[in-house]
Amino acid sequence: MKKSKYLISKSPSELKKSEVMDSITIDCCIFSFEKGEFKVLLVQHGEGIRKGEWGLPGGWIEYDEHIDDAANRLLENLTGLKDIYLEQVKAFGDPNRFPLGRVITIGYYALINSENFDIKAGFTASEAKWVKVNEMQNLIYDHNEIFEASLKHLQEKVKRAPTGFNLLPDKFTLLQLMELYQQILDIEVDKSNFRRKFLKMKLLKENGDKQEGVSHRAAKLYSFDESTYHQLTKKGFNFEF
Amino acid sequence: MKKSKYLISKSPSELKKSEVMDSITIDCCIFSFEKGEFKVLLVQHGEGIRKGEWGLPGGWIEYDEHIDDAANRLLENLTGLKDIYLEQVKAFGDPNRFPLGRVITIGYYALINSENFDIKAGFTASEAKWVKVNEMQNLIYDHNEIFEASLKHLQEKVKRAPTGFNLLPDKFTLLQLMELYQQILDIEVDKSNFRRKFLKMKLLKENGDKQEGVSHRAAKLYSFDESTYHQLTKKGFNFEF
DNA sequence: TTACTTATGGTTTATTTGACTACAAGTATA
DNA sequence: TATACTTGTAGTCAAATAAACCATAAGTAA
Repeated sequence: MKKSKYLISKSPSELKKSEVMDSITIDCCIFSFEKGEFKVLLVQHGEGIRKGEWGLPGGWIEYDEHIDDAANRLLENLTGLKDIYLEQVKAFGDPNRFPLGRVITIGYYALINSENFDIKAGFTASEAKWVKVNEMQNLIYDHNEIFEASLKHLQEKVKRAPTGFNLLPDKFTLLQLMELYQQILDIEVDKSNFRRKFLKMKLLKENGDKQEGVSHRAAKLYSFDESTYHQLTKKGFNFEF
Repeated sequence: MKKSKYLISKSPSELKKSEVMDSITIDCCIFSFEKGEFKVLLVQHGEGIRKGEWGLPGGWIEYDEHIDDAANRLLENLTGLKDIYLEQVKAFGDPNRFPLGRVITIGYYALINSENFDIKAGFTASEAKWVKVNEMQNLIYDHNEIFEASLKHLQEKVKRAPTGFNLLPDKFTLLQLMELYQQILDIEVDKSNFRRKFLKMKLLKENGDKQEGVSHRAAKLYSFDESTYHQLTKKGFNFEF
């Protein structure tokens, strides 16, 4: 019941007028990167004529709530996690984007480290699934457009600020990081050059730990040093390949 | 009368419900670059308790109108120009941003070549003015925040796509272009290096024309070659200094 | 012991930057 | 007419960076 409020399945007229904004919603691309696969969370609509179709999770905005807070609330309800990395993409305002009335939606994307949580907490398997970013299917309403814009926004962001770390566990290897960049940006990079370039930035600190349980030479584990980032980089960083 | 609709001075409840969205507006940073000065257009609010204060031009969205079309309509009414370069920045959704009710606004910025038009067309001198971007004053509501976000968005854009040309006349000198970049990005660059770097991109074509009426050696005039841009650059261009 | 896999560290060359210098082509002025 | 002055344009040179490689290390598996 509570959950279904955060899927676009109920029209705002079913809710008390004063509770939520009646012509604006939030939709959110939740990205994750697990076992080398870059994915997005889709949810299935439970009601109405588009029942069974897949889309991005979304929700309404309460009348006295900041839109960023609405997006955070949506995320916490979906994942059980607080303090998720969240960024607004833009507003989507085609008058025909939503068939039941004029509703403008504000697109967000979130980056989560899926080690920490179980998406099943709020959903049954048939209600939510992760799909690979490069194998996106047809989505409901204008959600493909929202997804594309979110991905593009993330791609730009990741080149100028150390954003990708939000998709990795606290400790990671350089090759995991490289794999992440390759998948987000849809490029191939040279292992050795990636290594050199990233280490030169001094954003990573090693603490002597190594990978465990791998059947080959164990790689060093690094973690992202946010403090040096804020010191070093007034001018943002540039990460083009 | 018609004009005042595009200043935020009338509450939506004064308009028929079916005409416009009642909790979403548009606000727009209109940038220009004239005689080497990078400026933004401000308008003065004509009614209400904040009468006399300055802000960004804004307007309501009609019920069956795309938000981008609403922004274009606003621009055309303000400037008399069609086909202005326009880009959405993001939505601003602090519940307290607008004192008379919950109104979310969508920020846009426009780039105009002020050679072509006279802002006085729609305004008296006391109703609108251009201010230098680096001398911005306090604005009404959250308009300083919208302005800052717009400027930042433009700064990023200008580094990865040949966007700045929209602020220049069809034909311009390399030093005008350089001055433009310096002002938008708030940096200083070396004349000779700028020249080399920009010409190497092959985005500019010369047609033999030169400056006229200047009291020093006349510079070559260039124009932006959009077709080669689209050919060359799948990967966007990189213009860092 | 050998093959295999991934990690990590270097080398080499071409390209790009950044800081400068020099000169060209005009106008202003004395 | 000569000289200074202003902006435009071209080139130099050293340092930094990027791209394409190669070599070796450190481990597992057979």
